[in-house]
Amino acid sequence: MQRRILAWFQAHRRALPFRDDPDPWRVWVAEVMLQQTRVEAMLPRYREFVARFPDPATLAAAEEEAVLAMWSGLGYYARARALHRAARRLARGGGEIPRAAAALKELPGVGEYTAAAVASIAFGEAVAVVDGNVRRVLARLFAVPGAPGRAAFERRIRELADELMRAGGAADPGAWNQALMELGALVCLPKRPRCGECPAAGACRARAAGREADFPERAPRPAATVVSTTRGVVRDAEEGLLLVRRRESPLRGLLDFPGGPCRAGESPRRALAREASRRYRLELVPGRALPPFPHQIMHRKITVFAFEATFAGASPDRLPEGARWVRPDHPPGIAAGAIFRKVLRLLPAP
DNA sequence: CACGCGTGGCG
DNA sequence: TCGCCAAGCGT
Repeated sequence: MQRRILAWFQAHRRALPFRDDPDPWRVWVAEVMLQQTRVEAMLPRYREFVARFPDPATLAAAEEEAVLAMWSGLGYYARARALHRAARRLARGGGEIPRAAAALKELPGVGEYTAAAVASIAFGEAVAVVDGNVRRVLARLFAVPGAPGRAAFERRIRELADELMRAGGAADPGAWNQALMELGALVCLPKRPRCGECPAAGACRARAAGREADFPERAPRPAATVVSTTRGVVRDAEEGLLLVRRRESPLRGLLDFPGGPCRAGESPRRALAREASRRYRLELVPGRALPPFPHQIMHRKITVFAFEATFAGASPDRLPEGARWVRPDHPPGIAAGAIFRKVLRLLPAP
């Protein structure tokens, strides 16, 4: 399997500038720029950067402002500051870039991944890289359970990566590491893996089980934030019509009662009056409270406080833009959100 | 182990 | 239009 992956890499690898010339400084700069950044976005900036700062000493001599200027648009500017600090530290110590991953990792901005990448690609050290691509490829090849970030998953991936480096990667550590990452970037894609083009498909346990989309598992979403929102139900005295408005984004265009979110510490009644006035030019006075109920959207736990409400003064002759009256048994074909329907069910029969 | 850090491309 | 990232690191 490893021979097939390496052969595939030789045939399909992209021609990236730091591949033609595995100069340690160029590899280092490239790996830092590639942190959380796409190759296409990084390439032009990379060429400018290494032309302007061809070695650590040149970077060390530059002002931080000039370094950041060369980085502008790439994001994660702490990377540029760390690289600058690292270059200055090297300059004071004699200027040589450490050859071992363990020593590289001591430098600012150089973590487990970058240390292994530079040591293997530039110096041929047999240390395995583990990045997002490697996690995904190995999780599928070996059907590794668990989600990235979880200790058990990370431990197992690390074991597998180390073992593969020992087994078939050590002859050319840089090539093996890049082959695995390139496979993840071009074939073993996060969403729709191109298993038909994969040199390792025959050995892939996820593929054999028809479950390549199930690996790696998705990390559990962060805990839902708890918020409150309000709605006001205004009924026309004569016909029992309900006052509604069209939503702005999100759920733009859908029907809903006037109202909106409570600010921190704000009472629902006050929030209703404020939101109805500010957002919809409806001056409302909250009356009897309907039973509060929960509603969940994605990672938000919303408590909905609905009130019967009346106009602050006389009923306006013309409703503001976006507001209108509808029958309580609103005709089918009118799109309304879930909160609207839940509030509707709380209302007593007219 | 959670979080913040930036940006551009994609469905 | 918008959520979801993509070759991580430091705190």
